[in-house]
Amino acid sequence: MRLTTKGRYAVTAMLDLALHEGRGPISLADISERQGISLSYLEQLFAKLRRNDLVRSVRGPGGGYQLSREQGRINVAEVIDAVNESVDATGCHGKGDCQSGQTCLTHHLWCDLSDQIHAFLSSISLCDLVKRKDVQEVALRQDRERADQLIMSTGEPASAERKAAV
Amino acid sequence: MRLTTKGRYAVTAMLDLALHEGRGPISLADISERQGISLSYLEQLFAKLRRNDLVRSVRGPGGGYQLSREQGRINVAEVIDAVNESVDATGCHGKGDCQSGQTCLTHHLWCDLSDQIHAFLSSISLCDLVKRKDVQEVALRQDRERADQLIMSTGEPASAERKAAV
DNA sequence: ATTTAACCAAGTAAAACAGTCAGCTAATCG
DNA sequence: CGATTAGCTGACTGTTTTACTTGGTTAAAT
Ligand code: FES
Ligand code: FES
Repeated sequence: MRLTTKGRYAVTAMLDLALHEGRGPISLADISERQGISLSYLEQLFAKLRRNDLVRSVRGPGGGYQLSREQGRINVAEVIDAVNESVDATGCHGKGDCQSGQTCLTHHLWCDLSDQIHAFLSSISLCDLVKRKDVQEVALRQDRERADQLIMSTGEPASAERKAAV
Repeated sequence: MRLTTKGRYAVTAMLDLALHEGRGPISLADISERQGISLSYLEQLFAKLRRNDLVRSVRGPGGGYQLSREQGRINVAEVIDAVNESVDATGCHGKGDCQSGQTCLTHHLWCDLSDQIHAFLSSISLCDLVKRKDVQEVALRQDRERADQLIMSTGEPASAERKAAV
């Protein structure tokens, strides 16, 4: 089992999609800036998310990605599963044969742990996360920062002063 | 977070130690044979386990390792912690600064997950595992196989016939 | 003195991670 | 039409980790 930035990025990106849902597709460039994830890396992750029917894509200008299902029907476990192999803690993928074909001493423990983790992560939907206060606070900060970035990039003189003040 | 054979080996080896406790120290060679883990790799893992005060070593002939505490006072989480870095699912080690110094969108989710996993694994002691029926069955099989190996290695002629019969 | 088994340092092949780079295709807009 | 946007794809790269192996040294028992 492994949970690295790969799985964390995937969930973060999906949550970003959920938070900004409603006004058409979201481009990966937007997610990249807001969440601080490399654009090319996001493309790789979204290829997998798309293959697993978690998102739909729209090409061309104004295009981007949308959730393929409603937020309440996408849970964290399946997002991680889509990019990682799985949230499986066993070394035998549940088969009970990791010690040269036979069950190892700790097989049942890892099965229990896997069940535990899977139950926890699959009980949390994107909708649940969107409703959380801590998530909303971070999202608000990110949106504010993104707005500032856009003002600066369009060459607004006031933005330089605002930055100096900080 | 990662849970690979490293952590699994460590727990398996500690459980082997717990199962065969009572008749003096257990050599790594014994554990290696019973659990099918490379001896040199075990040495590396036990160096860490010893540094974390989970085992005591006895050198010389008849030497080996013993649990440094009673079985009920050693839990699975600390064994994994000793060889791995930790069972931490966050990218910031709980600090909340993985997005260039600021809290990322999913930080709290990974904190919750970490708590969940830690609570589960730290609630299970070696003593609990030893008592489990599935563990006892595997241990019985392994001890039987080990006995057969010893008979064969001492050149008992009957062992060849026994193997042929299987 | 020899054997046993812990202890230690270094190296290694293979895999995974976290990207980058270069180029392609589909849709929109002026 | 052509330029731009943004999704899509494949290959490639540096770094880290994994799961070992090799080759020793040291302490204790026989
Ligand atoms: S983890 Fe399933 S048999 Fe070892
Ligand atoms: S995981 Fe803690 S801030 Fe991102």
